[in-house]
Amino acid sequence: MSGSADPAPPQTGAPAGRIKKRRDFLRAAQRGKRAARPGLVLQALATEPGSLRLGFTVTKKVGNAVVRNRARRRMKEAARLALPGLGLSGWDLVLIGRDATGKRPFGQLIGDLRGALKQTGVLP
RNA sequence: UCAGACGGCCGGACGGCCGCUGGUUCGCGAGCGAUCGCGGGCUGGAGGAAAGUCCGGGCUCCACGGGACUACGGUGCCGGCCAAUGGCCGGCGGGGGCGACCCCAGGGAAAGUGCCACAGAGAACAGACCGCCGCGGCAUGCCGCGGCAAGGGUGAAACGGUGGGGUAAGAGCCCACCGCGCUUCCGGCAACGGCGGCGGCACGGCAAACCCCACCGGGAGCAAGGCCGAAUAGGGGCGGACGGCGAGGCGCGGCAACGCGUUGUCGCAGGGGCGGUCCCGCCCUUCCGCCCGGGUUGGCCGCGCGAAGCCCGCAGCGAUGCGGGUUCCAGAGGAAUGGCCGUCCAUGCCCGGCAACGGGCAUGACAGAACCCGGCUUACAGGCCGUCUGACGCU
RNA sequence: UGGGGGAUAGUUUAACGGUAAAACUCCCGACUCUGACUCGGGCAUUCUUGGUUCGAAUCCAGGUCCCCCAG
Repeated sequence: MSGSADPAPPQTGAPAGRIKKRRDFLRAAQRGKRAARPGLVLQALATEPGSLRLGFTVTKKVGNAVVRNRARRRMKEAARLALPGLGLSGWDLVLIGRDATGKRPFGQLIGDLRGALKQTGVLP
């Protein structure tokens, strides 16, 4: 990150890890704050400072394996482009795919994510 | 040209920037080290069905000691191919189509049981409703007796079909052809086919009804299985205590037979377990203390050179086999292919134009590897190639 | 991964291989001044595609969806 010519991010938050355990997904769903947008649903759970973890999930109701994979990949890409530089720390964020996740214009999908982050209080 | 049949193939192309994941290599840092972390370079990265999980194998563990019985499941014309199959190829038989060609779970109904609604006289050891014929009676159209099963009618199906002879009317009663059954001979590895002879109709249909016959099938699955790895249970070792019978071992005594002591080493008995059952066989089977060791979660291996792909040649009608050359081609683990953009391609719509064409917009089938392989089945926008059939037109 | 079961009117359930039945709901009509009750009538691609059979909701095979069990 140091030698890169990219514009330096204004604040550096914690490096994003991955939520992999079913237990963690359920905890975020039960106790986290929730925000729905046309392109995705966000569940945000405050954890100890210094950690930032992302989870992506799509239920079988959305479609077959191709559709679900595409929805998850687009959410990952949206998170990759939108999150760095925001100085996030101390959160478990779960992004849930919906029917529209696969075909919504990508700019609007990023907008959905930003809006959901504000609604859940992750961003001011 | 139109309509159609069959076989094979493709499954958008090229490029830029930012990312993901495997391999490899270089640099820096940490560590005695295996190695780990960060950064960079190079490079690989979904399918014809990756799908459904319907068959068959490889691989791994268990049972691998057999056998019998019964049960269960599957397959079902013949021959061949394959590692194997319920797959494929080639035949045979049956059915459909003018044809190319397509479809068929296609063994057994004279082993047995069962079913065949409604209609119809009668539905499976046949039977006579309307009828037909003869004789008799009389009120010429009915009745009685007898013969018949061709015609009508019912039905999905009516106990051979068509034609002729024959007869009172009829009937395989007789004859020819067809069908059916049995059979000599011939062809074929066989299924089966052909010629001839005989029989004279006896043998309805349904086994994707029960069933019979023949053949096949050990169980489980990569969450298999292995290695590294903390507590409990279980396991192993050592020590001690208890013991239904017998054998053996050890110690002591004795020349020896033997006696005494000790011992969970073996067998029997009792209890329990191992497959659906039985026989046989195998395994386990008291308590206390100490020590060793030690599930799951996590990490690593299994984990991709294979019945492999491609290109030729030979053998074969073909499935396929053999030989030569060449290539290395995904390995994740909440699970890698995404985002943005450009050019082209295909399709549709709109605008301009007589047209060639130009411009704009939209769309890009079905679908994502999870141990691997061979088949089957199912889904699929659009397109390409080849062979063949029918009809029409022209020469 | 392995195994088992199911799909019938809007709903819940029936139906030896022979006309798809019942209850409730809904719709129409009658009765009533009106409503309820009651009475009469109506409402089916038997999940789907093929096959066997004279005939299939039923038997067989392929497909779709749902449920259950074991790990």
